[in-house]
Amino acid sequence: MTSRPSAELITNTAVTADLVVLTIQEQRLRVLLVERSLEPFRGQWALPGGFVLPDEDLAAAAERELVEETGLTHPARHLEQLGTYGAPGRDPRGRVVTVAYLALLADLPTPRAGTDAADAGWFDLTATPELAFDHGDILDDGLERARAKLEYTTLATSFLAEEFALSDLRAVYETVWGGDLDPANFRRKVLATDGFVEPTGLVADPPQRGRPAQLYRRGPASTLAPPILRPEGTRS
Amino acid sequence: MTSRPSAELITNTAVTADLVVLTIQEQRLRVLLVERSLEPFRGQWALPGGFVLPDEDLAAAAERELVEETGLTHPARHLEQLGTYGAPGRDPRGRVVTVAYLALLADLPTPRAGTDAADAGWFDLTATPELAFDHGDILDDGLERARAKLEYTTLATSFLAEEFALSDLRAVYETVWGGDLDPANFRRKVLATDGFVEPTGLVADPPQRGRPAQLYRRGPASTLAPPILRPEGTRS
DNA sequence: ACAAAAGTGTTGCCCTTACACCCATGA
DNA sequence: TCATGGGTGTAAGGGCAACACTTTTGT
Repeated sequence: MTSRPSAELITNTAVTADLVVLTIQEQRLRVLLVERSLEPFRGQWALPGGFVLPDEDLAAAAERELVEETGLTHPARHLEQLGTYGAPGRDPRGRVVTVAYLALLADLPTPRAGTDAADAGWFDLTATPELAFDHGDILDDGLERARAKLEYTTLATSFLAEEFALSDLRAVYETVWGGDLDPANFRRKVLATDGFVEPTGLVADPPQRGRPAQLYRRGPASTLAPPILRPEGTRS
Repeated sequence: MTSRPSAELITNTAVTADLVVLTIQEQRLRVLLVERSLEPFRGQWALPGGFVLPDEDLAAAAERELVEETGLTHPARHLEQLGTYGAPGRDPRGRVVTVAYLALLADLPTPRAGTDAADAGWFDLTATPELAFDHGDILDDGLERARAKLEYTTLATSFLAEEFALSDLRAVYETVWGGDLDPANFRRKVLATDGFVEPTGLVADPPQRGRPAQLYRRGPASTLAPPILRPEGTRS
């Protein structure tokens, strides 16, 4: 930033914003992928994303791509910068640096869309196809970040709808980490963590069997606080 | 990444790598700043950094700038990507996206240098000048990251020389967080943390007064592990 | 002998874990 | 009334903070 004054020395580079969009469907962690309709890597699956516009902020570009690609109007439950990838050979078209973002979404009934991608869909993380560019690495980093952040933040609520039972919240942890958590201890821990959830006073619809649960909504702790319990041996 | 095929749509952007370089001198956390010798912000202090070269990886650019700016030949004790800043108006010359890196260094006797910066120097973090561009924000983020990472990694050793006493390591935490730590409990915690430090068998030079300490070196845990103790109320 | 820093022991408290138990509902 | 999941109680164990105490050095 301080050196190399002459404009000729400035490296002209394309900047893209790519997204690792995670959600939980049917007790499985899933990622949003799109099929490329153009070269390079035509026909191959990739992370959704696109070029940052000339006067657009990076986060705004990520949010825009997220809406375009998913059709979601609601703002993403959680969107954070994941990292920037700029190895010289990562895009055969030339120097392209991508700023990757991590998005966590509730499983709302808006699964797909598609502007210029041939197709789009949710993929089980245990069965993702080979990805274009270095998107495989980016996905791995995103997953690792998501798993880690559940541990010391209240982000797990980002995977849930407005109102949820504590068992829904527990299911998020169990899905992302694998393994079971003790319902009793989980409840105490969450309720003891300031700003994690707050009661709505409502009660869930009558379940198939068993006692209906109290409903909660997200608390004011956006991403702070030192909450959760993680069973031994679930640390990747 | 998937859309906007036509090359004309690609936003041409300059990419820089800027560095938040932290070290500890005289029980104070200090940051390396350079004085800009050119417009824009000529004469103002800024983070060290510069343009990423056409065929250079981002991390390589950061490392190169670090060497150029500090004259250090040793590889940085720790260098990690901090985040990417690309608000449209952040550089008056045009669209410049900067990838910021965080470096932690031991206080080796190589304080300054200067390739194309007018001057360079270490600044006490309680008394930093107004910085050029959005470098003030970047510095804040770097500081926050450094403080947080000491808590759940073994990175504190990055601030120390090859061999150090446990009291030196404790001083790092006390400096970065403020406040005192119990020497007895600190020792136990560090020694109980697998891969944090390993004994050299050597003993420190006779101090002015008091019993000389055993010397240790960094253990194999590069940045993992869940170590340290943080006194209540030191969380910014 | 004394001061000062390194290093060890010990105790009480709190948080977590594990699991027994009660509650509310549909069938 | 039984099965099922929601929710409360509680006792044992581990880890940590606090602090007393011992060791090793220079002066």
